[in-house]
Amino acid sequence: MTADLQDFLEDIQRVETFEGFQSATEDLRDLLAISHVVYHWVNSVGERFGAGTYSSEWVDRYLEKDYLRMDPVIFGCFQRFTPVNWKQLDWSSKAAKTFFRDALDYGVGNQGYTIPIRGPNGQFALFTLNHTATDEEWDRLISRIQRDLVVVAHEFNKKALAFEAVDENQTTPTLSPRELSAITHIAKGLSRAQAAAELGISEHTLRVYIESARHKLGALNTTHAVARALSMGVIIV
Amino acid sequence: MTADLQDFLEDIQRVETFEGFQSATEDLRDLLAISHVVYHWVNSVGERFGAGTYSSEWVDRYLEKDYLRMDPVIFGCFQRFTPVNWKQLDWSSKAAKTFFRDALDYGVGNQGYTIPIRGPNGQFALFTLNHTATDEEWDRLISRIQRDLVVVAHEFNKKALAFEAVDENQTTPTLSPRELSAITHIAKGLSRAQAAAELGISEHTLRVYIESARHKLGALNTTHAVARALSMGVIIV
DNA sequence: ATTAGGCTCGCTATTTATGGGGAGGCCATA
DNA sequence: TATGGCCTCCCCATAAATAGCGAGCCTAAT
Repeated sequence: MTADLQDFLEDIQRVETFEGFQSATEDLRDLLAISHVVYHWVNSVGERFGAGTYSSEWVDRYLEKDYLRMDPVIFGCFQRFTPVNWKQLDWSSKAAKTFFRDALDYGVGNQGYTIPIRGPNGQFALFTLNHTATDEEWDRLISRIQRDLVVVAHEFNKKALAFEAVDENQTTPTLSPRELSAITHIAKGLSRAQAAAELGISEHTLRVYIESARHKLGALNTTHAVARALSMGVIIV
Repeated sequence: MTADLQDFLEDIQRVETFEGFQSATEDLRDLLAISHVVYHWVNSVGERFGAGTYSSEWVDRYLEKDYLRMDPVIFGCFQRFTPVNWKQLDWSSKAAKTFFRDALDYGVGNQGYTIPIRGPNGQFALFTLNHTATDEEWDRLISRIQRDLVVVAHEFNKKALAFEAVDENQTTPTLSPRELSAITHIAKGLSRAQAAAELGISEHTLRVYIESARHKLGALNTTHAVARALSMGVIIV
């Protein structure tokens, strides 16, 4: 690891406030001499946490236009495990092209490298480096610091989680074994009757499990319960 | 990063077979001069993938006794983001104590350090170092190689995912904007009527979107469609 | 320019889910 | 031993989802 990134890692571990977190993104940007460094996450209920060097105009624009739903970076990272170079993504759709052009207009660089990070309870965060450069220049930079970035990204996420520690009070509900089986079968598309047959219990009993799981998950209906259980990582279908 | 770990990283990237993956765990164990190195995951359908240096007797015992359900390492890691030193975990329950004693009898060391790794579709993997040592010796080793381990763990996971790459052929269906909005609202727990009101369309129209999305997703019912959309990463709730 | 796909609405009928209520036994932990 | 959580079953009434039919308009791509 380069000495300056090593120092940066020490620094970020001492960060105590959101302002410190924000200026850490700026420090890293300056250290790497690139256009932008951004960390953000979207949690299950659509609440956001983020810091970075994008202009507030671009952030507002992004939210206003609901770009979250068409941003290839989000989609690409959501389906992968490995960091992704923006050039590798699918920018072929019209919406993606419009989005990219708009981003450039708002001062976002043409090159990007994003590391997806996943945490407990379905947390999903993105750590992005962005710059204006040729493919060659960018690839050279990335391949040089690739590995260090994984560690840096994780340090950012660790800090972010520490700030949201209040959230950890929302402990993931503990479902009983039967509740888990029941909701898993429902999530797989079985009807109540089928799921009950599968578990060898009466449909009424199954209903009790689903209802109870639903209450524990704070869900409005069965479909919502399945959605919450999935995005909280309580069940895996 | 120490030079030998650096070399090890180069090596693991050249691994092509499961046997190579397995011997990589052995190489790392020898390199660090510790008792065990283990990588394993449980995927979406409950299939397992794993490699490591635990004795097959212990692995069989673990599965037979269903220790997965009472292992504090699993529980602890599932709810955290950061790597965990086994000493920090809650071993107070009777089941946990029995489990720990049993593990020692099967040649598992008393010290452990486990890194949780999460991937797309709820993938959850664990990368573990294990050894017999005093707390001081162990803490010294861990704090020395802590950061490198994050990178190593991610390289292991990358390889493991590459072996399972067949799965990535499942092309994700493309939902239209309205279908996406509709199913997202349903996933948030709204009833059809509420979701329709939210989108400003008739309930019937909304129904058509849900049905159409359901067919594209190959789902048996609405709940199943939401589950599939979520785990395919088509929608984010 | 034709086609394919998306968006919008309506109707009817059947099946399924939901939201309450109550009740007994079993096991572990406090 | 008492409490709380889990597992199992039953009843009833209403609300909601499913499955099939048909039809029109608009936009984008071949």
